[in-house]
Amino acid sequence: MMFTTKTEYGLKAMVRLAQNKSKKPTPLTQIAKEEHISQSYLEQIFSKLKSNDLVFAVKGSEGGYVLSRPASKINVFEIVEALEGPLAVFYCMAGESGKIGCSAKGCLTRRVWDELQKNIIKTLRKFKLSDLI
Amino acid sequence: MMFTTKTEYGLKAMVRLAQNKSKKPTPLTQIAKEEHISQSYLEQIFSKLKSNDLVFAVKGSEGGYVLSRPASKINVFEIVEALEGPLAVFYCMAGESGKIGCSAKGCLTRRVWDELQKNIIKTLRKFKLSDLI
DNA sequence: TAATAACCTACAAAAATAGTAGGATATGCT
DNA sequence: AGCATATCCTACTATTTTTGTAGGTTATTA
Repeated sequence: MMFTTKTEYGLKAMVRLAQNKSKKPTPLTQIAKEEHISQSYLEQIFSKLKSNDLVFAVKGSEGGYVLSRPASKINVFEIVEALEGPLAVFYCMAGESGKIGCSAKGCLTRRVWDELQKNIIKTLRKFKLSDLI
Repeated sequence: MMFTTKTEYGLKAMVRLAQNKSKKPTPLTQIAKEEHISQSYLEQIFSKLKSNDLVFAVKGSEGGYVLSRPASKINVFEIVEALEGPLAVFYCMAGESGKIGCSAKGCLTRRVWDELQKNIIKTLRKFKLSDLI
C-alpha cells in the first residue's frame, strides 16, 4: 500500500518545474542532476505526465518541459493518477463491474473500499502543486 | 497503490469467523474450501492475525480459530495493518524520522502524505467487522 | 491410536517495480 | 552547415514483492 518511486520522482520534478520562474523550459538533465534521479527513468515519467496534459515539451537545444497550466490549477491527485494509473485499492474496485466473486450488490466490504477511495481522491485533490513550493 | 490478496483473503476469513454463531472454533479447512483459498496460504495469514491478537487458536481435532473480541470491537484498520504491516504511503513516511533526502522540517510534500495517511486510517477505523456481516 | 487441526520453515513461480541502454528525431546556436 | 542539446521511443534486465507450494512437527479429541 505504497506509491511507487515514479510518483515520488514525478512529484519532485513537477515541483521543480513550478519553481522555475524564468520562461525557459526546464531540461531533464538539470532535474536528474539536482534530484539524483536517472535521466532515462525521468524521461519515462515525463512521457506519462505529457500524455496526461500536465506538461508540454520543447524539443531541441534550450528545450525542456513546462507546466501546461499554472501550478495553482494542478492538483496532486492528477499527478498521482497519471503516474500510478487509475486508483483502485483492490482488484474488485478496478474496471466497471467487479471481476471475480464480487457482486457489487451484496458486497458489504465494497462499501469500505468505496468510501476509502473517495476519501483518498478528495484529500489528494485538495492539494495543489502551488501548495508545495 | 493496492492492498494485497493477504488483506483481501484475511478480511473475508475474518468475516467468516464473525458469522459463526456457534461457540465452536472455525477450522481453516472449511474457510479454504468455501472461499477457494489455499489452506497453507490462509495459515500464514492467520499466523499474523493471531500475533496481532485479533484471533486465538484452538489446536487439535474440533479446533480452529475464534475472534479474540466481539466483531463490533474489531475495526478494519486493525486487520489491514496486521496483514500489510504499518501503513506508509511513501518510504519517507516509514520509521520515525524519514530516511533519505527528506528532512521533515522543510518538506512540504510530507504534509500531503501526513494528511492522506491520517485520513486512510480514520476511514478504515470507522468500519467495524460487525458492519460487514 | 487415528484423524484433525494448528504451527513452522524453506522454497519457488509469477508479477510488478525500478531502472539501463541505445538509438532516432527535432531544434537552436555558432 | 554542423554540432550540441533535448525530447522521444523501444527493448531489455535486475531486483523486489507478491503469491503461493510443500513438507514436516506438535497438540488435541473422538
